[in-house]
Amino acid sequence: MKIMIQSSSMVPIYEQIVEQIKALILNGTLKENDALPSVRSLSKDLRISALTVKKAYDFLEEEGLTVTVHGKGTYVAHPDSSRLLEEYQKEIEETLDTAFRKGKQYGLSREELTEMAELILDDVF
Amino acid sequence: MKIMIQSSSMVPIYEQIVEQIKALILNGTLKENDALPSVRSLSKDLRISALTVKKAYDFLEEEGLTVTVHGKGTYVAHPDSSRLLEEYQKEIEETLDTAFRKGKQYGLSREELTEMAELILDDVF
Amino acid sequence: MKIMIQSSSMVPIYEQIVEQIKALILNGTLKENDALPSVRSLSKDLRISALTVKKAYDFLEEEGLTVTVHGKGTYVAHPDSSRLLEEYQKEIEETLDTAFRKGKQYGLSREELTEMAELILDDVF
Amino acid sequence: MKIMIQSSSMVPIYEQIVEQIKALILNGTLKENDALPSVRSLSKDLRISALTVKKAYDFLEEEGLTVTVHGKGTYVAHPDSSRLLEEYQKEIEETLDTAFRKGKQYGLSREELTEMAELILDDVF
DNA sequence: GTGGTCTAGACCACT
DNA sequence: GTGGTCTAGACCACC
Repeated sequence: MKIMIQSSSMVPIYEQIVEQIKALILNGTLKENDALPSVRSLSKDLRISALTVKKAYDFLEEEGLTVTVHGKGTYVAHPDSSRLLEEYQKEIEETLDTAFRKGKQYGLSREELTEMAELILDDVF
Repeated sequence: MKIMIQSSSMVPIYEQIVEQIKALILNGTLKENDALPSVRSLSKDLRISALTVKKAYDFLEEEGLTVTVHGKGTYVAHPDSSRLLEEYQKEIEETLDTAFRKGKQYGLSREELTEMAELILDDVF
Repeated sequence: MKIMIQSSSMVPIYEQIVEQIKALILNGTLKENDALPSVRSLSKDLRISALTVKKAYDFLEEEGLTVTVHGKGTYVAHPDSSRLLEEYQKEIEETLDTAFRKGKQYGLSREELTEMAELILDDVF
Repeated sequence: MKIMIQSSSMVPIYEQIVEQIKALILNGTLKENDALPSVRSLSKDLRISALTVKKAYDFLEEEGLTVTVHGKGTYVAHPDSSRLLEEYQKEIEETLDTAFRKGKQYGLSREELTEMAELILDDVF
């Protein structure tokens, strides 16, 4: 579990944890029934409050990504992967949508935005 | 000045104002030396606190987009458009970057992301 | 806001708050757009931690019963009452179901259970 | 001994065991002096910790439903059935009471609640 | 050991 | 003033 926290960031710590575990589940690093690190151990590893970790785990459970068994631990839930992928796709689409709309609002042309997207993709992949 | 606020949104009100005035300046609706509405009148129009409008105007001035003349009002500053465009481009690039990286993290291929971007651009333009 | 907490109870404090505010909204005591007491004031009134109150408010928002506006407060949301009533009906039905099934398991007849229900209703109303 | 455990449930495992053995005694499946399965065999059957089974058996003994003979096993005690029935009746009455009170709190009429109870009884019997 | 709840107080962002 | 986040430590119930 190589989770990285940057407390300087403006995004809350618990959200950073949620995001990273989400990604680990989606890309297959964490598989169904795998155990997540215990609230206490992760909080100790990351040197943050146990409550903060628990809040992140609560979010994951709420979204149906994990199941928590009292006294035992937290485990990756049965994925229902098609539904999940749809959700994440929607999430990314929304981000792209706001970016492009903002670009249009600022007077950028469609061609300019396409080019920007290509350049960024070159950088990411 | 057709500024629209949606208090239900998660983005802070003052930021919504900043964004929209920024766009009006960049796309030429507001030109150099044009007067912005007074803090009081805008706050009355939008039915929000004058302090919130003031905060937005402070931001704009801080970024060099406007100048405030004590006792007179707030005016659009000399654009220095090349620098501004660069800034906004960087802002959009960052948004695209996080979106694409998240997509990659979730296991999407470069081709899938390119296609998504195209579809969204079709929608926006 | 006459909310009563009994810390001796085994049901968590935040859940007690959720239940009571739910009821106040459903029976019309709290109407759309009414403001809930602020997290701090309620926590002070009830002599409990502000975090506990916040947790309760988070639940209410999650269920769509309230909307929270940063820096302003928490308000009763647009009810969509038909959906809500259905949900609460289901909740009560489930409780009755477990009670009656347990009675059957213990060897009670349908008539005995009906009579018990009548007696309790006499007591409640 | 057809005891079924569902770890997904929110009710603790030991309580599920207690409930089911209680019912078996009350409805006569388990009679006075009948032996309960040993802690070890039951824990092996249900694939749970022996400590959990022990906790359930301790509860049963505490309530006077069973007696444990050191080195021999656990046996159904002398029922004292009238007292037991009363207890279970009280338990069910309390569940009904909370259900009906909640219904009243949510604005349901006595008639509506009576009807709900009838429908559920139709379903159970 | 595990998760579940709660506290008292802190700091920050928004209005 | 408001809500949003975080801490360090406590106590409990469950396995």
